[in-house]
Amino acid sequence: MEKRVITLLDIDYVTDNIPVIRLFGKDQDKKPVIALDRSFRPYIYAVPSHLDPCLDELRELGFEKLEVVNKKDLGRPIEVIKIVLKHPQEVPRIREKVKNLEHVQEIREHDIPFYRRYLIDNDLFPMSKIELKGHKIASSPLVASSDVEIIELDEPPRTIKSRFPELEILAFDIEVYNPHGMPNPERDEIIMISLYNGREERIISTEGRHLDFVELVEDEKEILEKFAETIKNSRPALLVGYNSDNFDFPYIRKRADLLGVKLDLGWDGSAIKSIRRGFATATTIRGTIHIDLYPVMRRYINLDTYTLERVYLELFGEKKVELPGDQLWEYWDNKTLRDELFEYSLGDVLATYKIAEKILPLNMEITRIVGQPLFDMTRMATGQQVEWFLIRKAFEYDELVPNKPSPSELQRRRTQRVVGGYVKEPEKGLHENIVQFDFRSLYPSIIISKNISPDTLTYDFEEECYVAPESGYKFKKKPRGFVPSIIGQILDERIKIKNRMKAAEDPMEKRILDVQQEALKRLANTMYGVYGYTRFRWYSVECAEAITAWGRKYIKKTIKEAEKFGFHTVYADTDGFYATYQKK
DNA sequence: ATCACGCGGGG
DNA sequence: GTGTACGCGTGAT
Repeated sequence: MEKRVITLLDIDYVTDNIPVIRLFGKDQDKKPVIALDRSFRPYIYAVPSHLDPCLDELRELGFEKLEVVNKKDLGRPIEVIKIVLKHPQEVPRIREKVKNLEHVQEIREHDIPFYRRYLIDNDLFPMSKIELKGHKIASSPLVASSDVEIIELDEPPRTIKSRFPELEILAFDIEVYNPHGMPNPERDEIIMISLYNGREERIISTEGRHLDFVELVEDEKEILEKFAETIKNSRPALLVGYNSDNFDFPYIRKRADLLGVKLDLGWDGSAIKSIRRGFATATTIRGTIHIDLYPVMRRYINLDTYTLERVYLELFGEKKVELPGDQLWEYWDNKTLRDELFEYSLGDVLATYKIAEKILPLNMEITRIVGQPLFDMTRMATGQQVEWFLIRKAFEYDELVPNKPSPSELQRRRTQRVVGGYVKEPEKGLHENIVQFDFRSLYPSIIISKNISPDTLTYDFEEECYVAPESGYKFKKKPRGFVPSIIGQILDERIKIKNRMKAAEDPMEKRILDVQQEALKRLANTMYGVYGYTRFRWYSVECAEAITAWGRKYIKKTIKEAEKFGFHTVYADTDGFYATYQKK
């Protein structure tokens, strides 16, 4: 048996009679490692209406392992039956059977993807270091590539407290010959693929032999082969594109298909795969984390358009070389213009790299807090990120995770409207000597101080409660609610990090801590909004309503108080206001 | 007023 | 894949 430490990058499972979890990571020397864990099994919970008859019913179905466990359901103690199954793929079938049993009230935690369950139950965090205990094997039918080290685990890994991992980014961008408007991969060929890894810029193309950054090849097929070779040789931790989920990768795939090029870029030798995620498609490369910066930027900043050019300008205040997209083919055909096309492509890949370098640290921190893969985190709405964070916390607190809303419940929720923050329309005119007031983390503070949580909401008369303005919703003072205690943890942790940041002398250390506190701040601030997010498992219109009502009360009260001192409010919104001061 | 539809980014 | 996830503006009805 040997011990190894890797940075956990990616995770999935495959089937070898039983489900086998595969952990993809890199060791200290940046060498790729795949660890196999055969010990984990899926499970769901059944909430019995009557315990013993329910157990009998379940035993009749022939489950190998049934276990009565004590959990909490929104704070209330509850006995549930844990049903351990053989394979994740039997869950959908089994859960229908179990759900319809006479003595089963409902089933819970039946829709948690297997790899996510594994990360949560074993307290593992992607983008963190983990210690592997197992033995190296020469080859495995579950890994069809020869350059990656394979380890059979003897037990699940454990997380090691570690510094932020070093970024190892490869950015890429393709250009296409498109004389008929928007490119069509059935017809229009790829003319170049640009790559940048922070040190070396490279364009794989059939032209441009006089340019030192061009790697000249014979034809399009060879462009794709060289691209595949580059990725397989370096096995980068992060491969980054801009709109690459919807454009570059589907295009590359189609062209590779037509030309007979194998895109077996996965560490296990698997082909790249497009996975449908509702309305969107994402491309996965097993092991390497493919990140499309477009959806990341949409969540990160608020702009009216999210072109690479616009985003780059916003982040760096610099213009990027732009060419008219519908005329790129003319730049390719015209020898005197062609170099401009190469420069443009290089500009795009450099911009992509720089954006990644700037905003990925935050996403990596969020990954390290939420504990789900970076690939998923960069494609999740913030409400979903919070939800997965809470699902992990629920496991820690022995809380049963609420089910996702049914379609009818979703529809009902959509009709509910929550009144927002107080807004005083700005007074017209130019105001001088403006004073700004604002609350620090108003909503998170209200959630904590008023203990606002679905598990503290009560309609009983005798309990000691905080009573919300307007609606009169009541929240028990004790015990501390699930969500308030977690926001409390986040804010406490943030204060600790801020203090360490102040004490830190190394500027690198300071930067890392700053990103960590920023991630925690974002998470805390999102917590309020999710109560009103219709798909949220802990959705509560009452909580959302109460938070904004208290918010309105406090801002109005503060404005009134300020006016007593001679301030005149010219504009207010939610958690702050601007005022002029009349006296000297 | 209600609903179906299509768009975003990419070349 | 323990699936099948946005949110908004527009034009037609």
